Amino acid sequence: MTSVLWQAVAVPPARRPALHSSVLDTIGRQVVSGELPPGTVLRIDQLDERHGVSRSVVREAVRVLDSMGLVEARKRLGVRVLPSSSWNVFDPRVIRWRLDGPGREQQLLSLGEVRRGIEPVAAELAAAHASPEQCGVMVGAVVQMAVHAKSGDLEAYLRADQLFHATLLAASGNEMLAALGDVVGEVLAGRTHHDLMPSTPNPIAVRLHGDVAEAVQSGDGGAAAAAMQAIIAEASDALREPGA
Amino acid sequence: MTSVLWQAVAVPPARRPALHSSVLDTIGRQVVSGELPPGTVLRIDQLDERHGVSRSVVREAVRVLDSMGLVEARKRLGVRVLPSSSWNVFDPRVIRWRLDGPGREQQLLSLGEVRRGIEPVAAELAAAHASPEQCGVMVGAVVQMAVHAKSGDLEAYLRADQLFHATLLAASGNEMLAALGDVVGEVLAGRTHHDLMPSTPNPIAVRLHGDVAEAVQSGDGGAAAAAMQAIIAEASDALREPGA
DNA sequence: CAAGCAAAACAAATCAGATTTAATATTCGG
DNA sequence: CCGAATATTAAATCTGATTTGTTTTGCTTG
Repeated sequence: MTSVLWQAVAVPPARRPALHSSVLDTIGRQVVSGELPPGTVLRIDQLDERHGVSRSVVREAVRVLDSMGLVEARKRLGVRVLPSSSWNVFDPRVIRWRLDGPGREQQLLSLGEVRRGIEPVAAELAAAHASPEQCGVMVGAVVQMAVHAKSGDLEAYLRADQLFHATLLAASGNEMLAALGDVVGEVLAGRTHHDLMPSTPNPIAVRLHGDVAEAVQSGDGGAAAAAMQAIIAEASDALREPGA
Repeated sequence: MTSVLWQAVAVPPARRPALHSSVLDTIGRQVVSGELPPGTVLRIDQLDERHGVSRSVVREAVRVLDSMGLVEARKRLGVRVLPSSSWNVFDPRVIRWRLDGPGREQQLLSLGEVRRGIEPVAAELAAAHASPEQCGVMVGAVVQMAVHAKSGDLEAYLRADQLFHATLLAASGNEMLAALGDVVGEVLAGRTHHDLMPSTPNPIAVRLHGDVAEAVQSGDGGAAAAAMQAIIAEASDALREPGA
């Protein structure tokens, strides 16, 4: 899982993360968090001073923010912060910034709804396109889920769950669905960490994952989609009855 | 419909489209089309010369391409073109470039699969969130579809169809689904223009759109989702039997 | 000859200053 | 009061210099 979602946060071996990307990250978070509300106008030379860098660095950061729909640079005016309606809400960095800010709940909700539509289709497609290796990974992930469900290791259970879903999306053979592997992983993590989640994963959920893997392996798209739909329905139920 | 998809192509009142965005567009298309295959290395000063602009302009364009995952700038090496597996495939410009290039078929297929998952969920959500105005727009669009289906004006039919689906996605209240309004419109246009499409739209399709609008208006999410699913199934059938 | 280390070379990254351009505000003439 | 000419503003572009991180080269040493 080459987690693009973490590119701005990850800290490889003490490697300094380029000035421009640090400025980009700072301003981006300010916009997404609402600290810089829509309509706010910034000036380039005001920004270099505040960040202690040269104009070209700020300029490139602003350019990227512009390309993400977060700001708009107009002559004579300055750099204007845009309302969320014009953001590229599928940009991995925008998603990351939203998840890290006050909009986290809303972002998880939106992602969950997208996931609800996307995953059954992905399961159906995977039944037609999954490679033996991918099937193996998915079956292995289900085994891990079963093991950690019994041992009560929620973190390990989550990792296996994420691996299962990311592999399934990749196996769909659709690059757009595959690109959503990371965000679906975020949804799963969000449920485990933040929201109410049974301290012991539901054994039925594990069985349903096995059903998906089996259906995919045998090439039965309809069954794969149905089982995936059941997984999602089970998850909604689990949220409603946290004590179960 | 604020068509972000067209931002690089649209030509407002003779307004020169900024040097940097022209360079961005040119290089972006070359990468996406495969004219610049993955692994190709470019040098900044080679690019200024080729495009007749200054380094700063090229630099900013490269930064944006980098942020889209199309290229990667490394010291000592240059600017390396990345494989499609690292592209931000949900970026509106990447989608547009793919639609305009040799990957058009593949892009339409992928978008169609995404749409298949997304729209039933959007219909269900719209039943809970749609405003009276949005319901009015959708009903009006259905009327237009019926009119133009009989008159045989495929272009006008397409426009009403696009309006219907974009409004539905917006009415879902989910900003990520709403952001897909443009690309769903592209899928519809792609079917009308390129692929095989009955010269007279199927009356059943129009009725199903009416069913969706009605279900949304009455707040019946399940019925809305089912009707939308039927629309998509009908569309697949229409593709398989073009003569009907 | 092989391994390890220092130096050179390379291209991007950053900085700094000047000039150009487009949009807005202001002023002036009617 | 209105429209055209003008001034102003800040981004856009250009240019050259400097810095930094990587890679290769070449030298030294065992």
